[in-house]
Amino acid sequence: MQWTAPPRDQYKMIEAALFEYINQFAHLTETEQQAMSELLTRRRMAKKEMLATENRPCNELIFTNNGYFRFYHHDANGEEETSDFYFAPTFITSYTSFITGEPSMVNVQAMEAMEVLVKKKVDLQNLYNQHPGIERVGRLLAEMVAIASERHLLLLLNQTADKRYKRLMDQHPQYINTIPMQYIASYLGITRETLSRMRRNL
Amino acid sequence: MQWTAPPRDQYKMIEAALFEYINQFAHLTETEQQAMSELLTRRRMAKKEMLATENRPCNELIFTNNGYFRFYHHDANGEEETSDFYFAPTFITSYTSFITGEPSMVNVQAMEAMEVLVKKKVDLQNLYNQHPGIERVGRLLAEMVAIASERHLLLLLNQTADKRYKRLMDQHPQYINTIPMQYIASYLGITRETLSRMRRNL
DNA sequence: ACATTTTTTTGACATTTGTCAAAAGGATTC
DNA sequence: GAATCCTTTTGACAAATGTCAAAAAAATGT
Repeated sequence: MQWTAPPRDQYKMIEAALFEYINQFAHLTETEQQAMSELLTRRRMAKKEMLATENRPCNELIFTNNGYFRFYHHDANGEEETSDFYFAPTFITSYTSFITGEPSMVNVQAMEAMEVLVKKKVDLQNLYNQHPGIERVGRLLAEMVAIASERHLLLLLNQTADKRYKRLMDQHPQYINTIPMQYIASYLGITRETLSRMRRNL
Repeated sequence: MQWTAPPRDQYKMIEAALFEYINQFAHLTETEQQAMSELLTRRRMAKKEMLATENRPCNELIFTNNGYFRFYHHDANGEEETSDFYFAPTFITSYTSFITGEPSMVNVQAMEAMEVLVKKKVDLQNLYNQHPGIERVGRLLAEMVAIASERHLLLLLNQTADKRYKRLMDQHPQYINTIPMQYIASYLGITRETLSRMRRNL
């Protein structure tokens, strides 16, 4: 069956979700919403499709309202190592690369097929210059990223692997049920075999 | 010998350092500098004095022009675990707590005696509301924090302890020479004994 | 300069986690 | 639904790291 574009109202739906998301932590005027809206493009992403790739700059910021993304890189042995997950609704990009313009250190991969909104870095910079309210959203988003990183860092440092796993189960039950074990294992900093044994011993 | 306040021009010196630091990545108008200046207070910190303490909210952001800070928390066994270092010149706070208002998860400790500038959270919020240029500084600082966290996270996940240590030596030689080994060890996620043995084998 | 405290190193041993190889189990595609 | 691919589990063993106790070295306070 040939793929057909989703109806116009589905486009409006994800945009509505975007502004609802932003409204949780900031207020944008009608003008600002309009300005942001004009610079968004829609994109369909397939399962396993990349938003960012190692060693290439990433100059796109996306918003998604369903599915989730995995961050990973290749270690010294060429093995994939998962460093993070981001769940909808959320903004996603290879953050350091997007900010600095340097090549991305990580791969960012869609884990499910989904519809997303895309914003180019250059467009976002212009919006920052023209609309203080949007710059505020930028600040708040940066703060959220920083906070998430601090939490993850403390999770990794905090204690032994089995305690990290239990803690993850408590705090993010959604992880356990949707994400393949091998990815959770490397998120926890252990191998899939070790995680499997930990689960056997409850 | 009784402690005497530093002369007025030393106060001006650290303020000059602050604006020089900010100028590296943003531009503040005279008005904005003036507004920020008025809400800064000076404080002397002793070696090992705390800027933030576990389980207490931290509502101060400080700027220092010399020395460095250590971030640590207590693990399940009550042992100290070092999670980060910040070197002058830089802003420092218990970031998540400062942003969210929640109790700090970490301790933030001055590692040397130093003179700092203090800004209260409430004052900073007011500045954000009144001066878009200062809000921009806030955004850029948040981005820097997020980037530093991503780098640290990847360092931890990236490979075995000895490679992490070599990499740290390459990228931050200052760490090795100023910071006690035991703190570097827990920054790397290993015990002091393991680090000591690694160093023996070059 | 001395006494005290803190930091670093060392050894012996226990424990955790990784590695490799293979099988079992699930999911996906044609 | 058969074939294929991907994920998870298991076992045997190796390697890395932790733990505990003690000594050596360095830094600090008076």
